[in-house]
Amino acid sequence: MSRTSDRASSVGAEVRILRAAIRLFAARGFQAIGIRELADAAGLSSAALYHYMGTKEDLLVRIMAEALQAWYDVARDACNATGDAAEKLCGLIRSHVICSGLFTLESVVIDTEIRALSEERRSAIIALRDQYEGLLDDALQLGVQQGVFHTPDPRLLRLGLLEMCNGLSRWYRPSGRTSLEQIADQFADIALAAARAQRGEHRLSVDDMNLPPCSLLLDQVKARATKVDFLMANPG
Amino acid sequence: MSRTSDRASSVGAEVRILRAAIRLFAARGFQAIGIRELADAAGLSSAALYHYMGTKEDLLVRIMAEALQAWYDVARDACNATGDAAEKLCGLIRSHVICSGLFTLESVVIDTEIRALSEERRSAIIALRDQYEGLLDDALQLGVQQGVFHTPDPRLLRLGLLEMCNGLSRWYRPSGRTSLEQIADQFADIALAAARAQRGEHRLSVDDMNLPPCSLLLDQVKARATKVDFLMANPG
Amino acid sequence: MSRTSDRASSVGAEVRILRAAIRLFAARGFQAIGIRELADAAGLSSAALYHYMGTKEDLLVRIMAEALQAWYDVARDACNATGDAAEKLCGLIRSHVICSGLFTLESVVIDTEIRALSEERRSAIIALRDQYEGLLDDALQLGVQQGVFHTPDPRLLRLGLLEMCNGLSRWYRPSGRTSLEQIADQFADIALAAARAQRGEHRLSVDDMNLPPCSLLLDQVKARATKVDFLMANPG
Amino acid sequence: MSRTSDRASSVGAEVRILRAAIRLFAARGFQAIGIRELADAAGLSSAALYHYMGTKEDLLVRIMAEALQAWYDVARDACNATGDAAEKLCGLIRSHVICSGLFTLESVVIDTEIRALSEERRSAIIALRDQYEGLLDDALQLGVQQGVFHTPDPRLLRLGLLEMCNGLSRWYRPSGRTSLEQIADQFADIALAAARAQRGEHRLSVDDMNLPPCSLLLDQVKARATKVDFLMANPG
DNA sequence: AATGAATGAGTTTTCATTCAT
DNA sequence: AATGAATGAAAACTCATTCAT
Repeated sequence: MSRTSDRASSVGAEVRILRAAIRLFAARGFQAIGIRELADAAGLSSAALYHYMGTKEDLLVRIMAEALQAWYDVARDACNATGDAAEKLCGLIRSHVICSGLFTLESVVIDTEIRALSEERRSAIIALRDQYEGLLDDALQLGVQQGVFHTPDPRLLRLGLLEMCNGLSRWYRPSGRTSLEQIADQFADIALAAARAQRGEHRLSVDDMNLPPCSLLLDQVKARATKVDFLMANPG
Repeated sequence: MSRTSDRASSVGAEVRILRAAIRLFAARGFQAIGIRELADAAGLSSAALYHYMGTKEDLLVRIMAEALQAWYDVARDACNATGDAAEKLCGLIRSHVICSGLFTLESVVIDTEIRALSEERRSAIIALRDQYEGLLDDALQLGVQQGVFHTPDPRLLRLGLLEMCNGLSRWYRPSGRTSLEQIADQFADIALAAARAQRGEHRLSVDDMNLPPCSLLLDQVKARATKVDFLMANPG
Repeated sequence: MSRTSDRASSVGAEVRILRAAIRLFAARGFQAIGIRELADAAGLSSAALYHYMGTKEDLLVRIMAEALQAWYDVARDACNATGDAAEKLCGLIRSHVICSGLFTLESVVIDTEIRALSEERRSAIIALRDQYEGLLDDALQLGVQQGVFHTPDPRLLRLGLLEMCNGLSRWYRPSGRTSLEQIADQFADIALAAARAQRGEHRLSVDDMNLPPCSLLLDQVKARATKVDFLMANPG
Repeated sequence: MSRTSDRASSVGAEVRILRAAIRLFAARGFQAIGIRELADAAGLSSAALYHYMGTKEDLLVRIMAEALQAWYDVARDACNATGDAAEKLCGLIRSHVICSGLFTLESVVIDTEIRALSEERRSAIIALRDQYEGLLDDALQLGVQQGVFHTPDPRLLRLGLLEMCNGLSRWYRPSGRTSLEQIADQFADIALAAARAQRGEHRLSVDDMNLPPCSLLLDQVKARATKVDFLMANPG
């Protein structure tokens, strides 16, 4: 609530740094942002930044790691909530869309700045990302085993769906016509269609699933995010 | 054929510069590449670069513009080849996949480096990109009008499909199990499913289309690419 | 005795600072040591340093001045103990070797970091050093007057001998084959030879002198050093 | 001749950089000299320095290595000129004094800035220095074998003599009373005395040696130095 | 056609030091 | 007595770019 204003020193310096970094890195890229500009945006001297963040790269790593971990937790919960592959798939797509949409900036940073990391840090972050993406892989394979998905190439499907969802952070604006919950459900439907999910002759849609309303998920993610405090740089 | 070797001065300096730039920009980002490194990779002195390319940004703009223009030409041909919306959709997805897969590096550059451009250059490139993406928009809307697509939100679908296809350049490797033609057709199928394309009760698949074989398209794109000479940095 | 362990807070903060400073300045140079590193090595916060030591330069000055003063006292005692120039010379060489060997680190700091001082502090320290070195000058001139030294250029000899002794702190290790007392006596012998000290036809050696055993001197210096408390950073 | 003036661009930029570096490093220490100051002293922009010198450390290494190599060549020639240990000793002391006196600044830099080098570079330079100092070791041991030196501990003597000679660069000024040739010969005499060099009952002095006049050596070193061009930063 | 030399403004990072607590 | 926070100035080094040759 009161978290929306950011400029001054009402919030801790560390949080201000992280928010400024996420915003600037997302907008113009890690490499393009100098620490002087970063410091200005956070309302500190450039030297003070080092008191909190260590290296510029440390800062980037922290942003990526915390977001990825938070999203993984959300996705895993969604996965564990059901044994049904179609429901797992919908849950994953939904939570990915919700996370990507609530935290567009973090998404963009993760998507585009992995290459800016040094070798070692990069592999650590990639491991986190793979762990996250692995959940989708598992769900698709399970669905094929369960005979509910009829896609010829689950791996290819996973890649396609992931990119489709990731792409959201590149175009989604909260002010748009379609609400985030609607997008989440439509993407879930697209995923089911793309996976050729059907039970008998009945083509599955998200309405067939036994899922809690999407708005509930959204509130959960928001609540969780507040704990990872700095994540709320962009209002939901 | 003889285009595979690149190092020496067997090919013109200009081509060598463009190839090196595409490769390096794609791998590590426009900002991260210094012109000295670029010059080294092209086998020239850093000063010589300016003789051929003008500014570093000029170089980036040229790479983007030439690729986008070439892909637009391909996509427009695919579109014009038929009046049927489903066939248009398949043709567009196919040609996009083919172009993205043949020219992964250019795709990555276009996808990630638009933000590196200055205001004016950026809007010019974005106009080109919108022109290209508009073709897909048109096809989807036509399909809805023709009553063959039954998607609730064509705009959202367009965004999803585009990102799915664009994502290809991030993971596709020619050495992979699935050939580019296969990917193209599977993605076309996914697109049809996602668009809920059906005629009467019959759900459309790519096999229902009256399309030339995908390999033909691939050859055409390759042939066309050779004219835009430098594009062949990466072997198909 | 119990002074050998240093890490924790068993000894006063001031002493810990001085010891850490001596060790670090000697090893890597005044300029190369940041106060944060210094604070870490002393087990304090960097801000706490200023409570005890004032400026970094203050600290350096204090180290130099206290050591130089202590060594001057030792050397003057050795000088005053006899009226014989040859014995004075031997006493000075001995005590210089003993001091340099017991306090290698302080020696190195004094030798190499004078240039790091600001104008005013530098001249004060140089005055102390000249006072100390003056004792040797006096002894040599006295010896020439007494007709016991036959060196053509006492000033040059003083310079040579001083550098020879000063150099000890650059190579001496307590673990070495030759004990510090042995080195002291051999250097005294070299000094006598270099000064061409002889009485009549008899070339003087350190054995001809009426001097207390060198080990006694070493004990005296050790005892005195304990008073200048912090000096015992390196074990004898 | 015309080499004494330095300021302007009459000499090449590279030489100007090296001269400025030697002068400044010697006067205030490697760490204390910023590249901006260095650039000013050389009459270039700080960026231009990197065009010529690579890293600041590269510059230091080059200065040290070229000087050490040149001096080693001189010393080895002096050593090879005779088979007599006493003459070798005198030759080495002489050439060391000459080199140290002609190139005081380089000497100081080598003496004091080895610790400023990174691990790898340091060991390379130390190897060069040890090679150089090894010549003196050999000569002393040879003298003991030949029964002409009667020192109890040649190793200790070597250390003492070396430091005595090295010290010269800390106090020698060409404007002083005693000429460099005179110092060289007196130090050679001191070395003989310290080594207790004698043949039968006859104590050897430098006058007993069959050596070319010292001024000849000085001219040779000067001539050789001009080839290592930049070394002539300080006039002889 | 091509380059070595040169630079001003920029980079990230560390410095010694102060001060409110 | 002791410290976390903060900073202006400076550190070494790189940048894209120009220009005389």
